[in-house]
Amino acid sequence: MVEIDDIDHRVLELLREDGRRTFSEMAERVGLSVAAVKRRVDRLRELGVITGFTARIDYAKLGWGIEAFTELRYAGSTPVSEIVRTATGAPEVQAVFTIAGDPDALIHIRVRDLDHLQQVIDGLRRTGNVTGTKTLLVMGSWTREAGVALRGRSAEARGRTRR
Amino acid sequence: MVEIDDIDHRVLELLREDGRRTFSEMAERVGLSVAAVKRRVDRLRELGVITGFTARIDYAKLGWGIEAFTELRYAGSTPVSEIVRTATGAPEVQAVFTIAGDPDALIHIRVRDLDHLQQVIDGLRRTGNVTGTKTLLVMGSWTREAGVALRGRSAEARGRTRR
DNA sequence: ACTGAAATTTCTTTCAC
DNA sequence: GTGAAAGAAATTTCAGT
Repeated sequence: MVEIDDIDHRVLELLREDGRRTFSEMAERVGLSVAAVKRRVDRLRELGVITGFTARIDYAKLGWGIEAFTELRYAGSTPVSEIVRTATGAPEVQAVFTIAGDPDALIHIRVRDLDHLQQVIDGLRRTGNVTGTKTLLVMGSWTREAGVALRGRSAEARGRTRR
Repeated sequence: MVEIDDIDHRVLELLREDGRRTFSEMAERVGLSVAAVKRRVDRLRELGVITGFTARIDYAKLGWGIEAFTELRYAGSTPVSEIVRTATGAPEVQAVFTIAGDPDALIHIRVRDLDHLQQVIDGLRRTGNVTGTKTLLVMGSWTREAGVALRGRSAEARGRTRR
C-alpha cells in the first residue's frame, strides 16, 4: 500500500471531479506551486494510483438507454478465466465482476432496448457453461463523482440521478 | 437521441481510452484537422454526450482493497427517493442502482477490509426501511476501457483483470 | 463542413535555487 | 518546496476550399 498525504488526497479528489484540471488550478486550490502539484501528479501516476484519464459519456444520449446487471451461475467445474473470457465476449458487457459464492459472476450490461437485452442474455445463456442467470434491470443510478471517502472520512459526495 | 457520425464515435473512443489526448493527436488519428476535431468535441460536450472527464484511480493501491455489491430490499412503502437518499449516505457507497423488481436496489461498495464491509452493511441494515440485504463479494473485475460498442458492432475491447 | 495558418493565451515541463 | 523561463498545446479567428 502506497503512502499518500492529505494534499495528495485532495489532488486525487480534484482529478476525480475533473480529469482535465490544470496544474495551476489545482495548485491554487491546494495551496502549493504549480511545479509541486505536477510532481505529485507524476508520482501518483508512477505509483499506479492514477491509472489514466477518461471521458465520462452519457450513453443514453447515444441510444444506449437500458442498463442492467446480470448474475451468472456456471457449472461447478468452470475456471474463473473461462467465466471472464465468455462474459467479456459480448460488446454490450461493460464490466465483469467475479464473485465469491453464489452467483459466480455479476456483469454490467448496456443495451439499446429490452429486445436487445433479451438477445444479449440469450447469448450468454448459450455460451460456455452458464447454468443460470438473473437480471436486474436498472431504473435509475447515482454515482459518486468526487473522490471516494479516501481517508475513511466522509468526502463530499457530489452526484446525480438519472431517468 | 443525438446524431453522431463515425468520426464522432472514434473521437469518443479515443477520449474514453485517454481523456487527456490532445486535439492534434486525435486529429491525426481520425484524419481531420485540429480545428475540426475541436469543433466536434465542443459539440459533443454541448450535446451532453461527453459529460466530463475524470481520473481512473486504483483504490486497492490506497488500501481500499475490498469491493462488493449489495442487494437491498426495502419495505414496500419506501419511495425511490428515500432508497437513494439512505444508500448514498455511507461514504463507502460508490454507486446506487435502483432496480425494477426484486431486489429494490443494488449498491457498489468499496472498503478497506472485511470488518469494514461488515460495518457498512450493518449500518445500511439499521437505516431506514431496509428489510434485507445480500452481499456479493468481488474477487476480480474487468472493465471495458475503450468506448463501448458504440455502434452496436464490436468495438475493440481493451481491458484488464485485477487481483 | 473542413483546411491551413497566424496570433494569442494558457498549460506543461524543466531547472536553478 | 518555489519561481521563472522555454517549449508545447489549446484557443480563437479567418480567408479559402
